[in-house]
Amino acid sequence: MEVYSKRRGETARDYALRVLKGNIISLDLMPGTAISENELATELGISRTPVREAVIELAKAYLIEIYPQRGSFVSLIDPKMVEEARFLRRITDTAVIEAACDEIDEKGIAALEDNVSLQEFYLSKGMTEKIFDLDNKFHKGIYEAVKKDIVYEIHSTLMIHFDRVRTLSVETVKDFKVVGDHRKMLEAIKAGDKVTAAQLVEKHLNRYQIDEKEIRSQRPEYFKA
Amino acid sequence: MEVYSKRRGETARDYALRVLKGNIISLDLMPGTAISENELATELGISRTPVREAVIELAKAYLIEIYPQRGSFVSLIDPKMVEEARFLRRITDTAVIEAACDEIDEKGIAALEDNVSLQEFYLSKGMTEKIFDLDNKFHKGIYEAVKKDIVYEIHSTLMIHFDRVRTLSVETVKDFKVVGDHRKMLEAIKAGDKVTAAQLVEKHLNRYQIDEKEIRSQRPEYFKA
DNA sequence: GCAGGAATGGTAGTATACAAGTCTGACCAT
DNA sequence: ATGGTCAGACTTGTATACTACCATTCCTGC
Repeated sequence: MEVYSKRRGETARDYALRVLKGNIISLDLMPGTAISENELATELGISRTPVREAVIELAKAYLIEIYPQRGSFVSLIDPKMVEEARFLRRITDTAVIEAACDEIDEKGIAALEDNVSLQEFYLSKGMTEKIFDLDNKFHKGIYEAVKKDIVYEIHSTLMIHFDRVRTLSVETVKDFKVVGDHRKMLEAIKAGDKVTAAQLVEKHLNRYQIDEKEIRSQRPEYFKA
Repeated sequence: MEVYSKRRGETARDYALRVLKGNIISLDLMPGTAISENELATELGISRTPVREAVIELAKAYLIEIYPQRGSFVSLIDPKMVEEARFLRRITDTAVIEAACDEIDEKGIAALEDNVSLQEFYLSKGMTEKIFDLDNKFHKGIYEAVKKDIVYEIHSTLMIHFDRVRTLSVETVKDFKVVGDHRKMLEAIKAGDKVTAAQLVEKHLNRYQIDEKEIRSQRPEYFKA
């Protein structure tokens, strides 16, 4: 596991949470790995209490499974969870992008424009490792533009189920059509074209569904059933 | 605050969580009330640790606001939060009821039928206090029928923002048109009529929007801005 | 009477100690 | 060789102690 350094002013709990989330998404903590609260506390140089609080939060999002008196483990990739996350993401992304077509302002457009341009830049330079973060921020930007930032926040932890598949996806498929998707979405928003925007969301999310089957055959030990 | 008794086998943390949630929904813990972790621990006969874990979970859902070294307070009713919760509920309820129109099975229909019949019974007998729980279970039943129970679970804590307004609504408005709504929804699902089903969801949720303005004028001290 | 500062009591955040259950492996009896 | 059992080293759950910080209050000095 990769241990980041603690930021100034960051509480011990937020620190533990940041490290856990990051390593689960990146698969440095592979699905199925045992998580020892004591061991993790020692590694991070903090006590068990804040570590435990972070573990509980991730367990609430089904990213860690806690078996009392036995142990805690990073959840295996559960196709049902991924499917529910994808379902949720599809319907909220669709509703939000449609709202954006109606009510986005200049500032919101400018923020998205900057983001997509940067993605295109990194893609052209082959610095594809930068794109993952920008991808998330692009979608977050749409939510913020229509004042639904709490909805994004509430869903973000759950979407890690999705992110893990995406991590495997970029590892194995090396497919960056997503950048083109983002550009088209932005153009649809600017044009106020709800129908096209909604279709793009659908298509965008389907990319990962296709990948999943391929990944599953390559890494069956990461999957639940 | 009403202190329920601890169930056998229930962990101290779940116990604290159940008591807090229940009292926040029922408004026995009024918006703005100070929550002392120490005091609550004493009242429940458990230690601060599980109480604190419960408080943190509710803070994640914006139901409690924690000010470090100063205190924790039950959140005031925030119109933006209520609006985001309503938005989320509208789009997910709509998507789920449309899915139910296509894929619900006999067992799912039977469960909903039992629920609605019971609502109608209690309504006819004037036992309206029973309806609140049945209302929740009706909607949960639809999610389960289309295998989206995690989505329901993830949203349930956030929907307490909504539930508080509903609690005030039944206190002040005494309007049980919702039972009729549920009957109509069920009939639409049985008929596989997506368009009608979606319209009913919209209408159903709008009831609370109308109430909110009335409630707000009666209890301004519960509201944020 | 009033302004300022120190003492006081309270809070959440963190650390540590203890309780209760589970698994493993050694060891002994059959 | 096999099966049972018991000790010990884990685990999470809970309790308690301590720390740093904030707000109020009350006393002091003017």
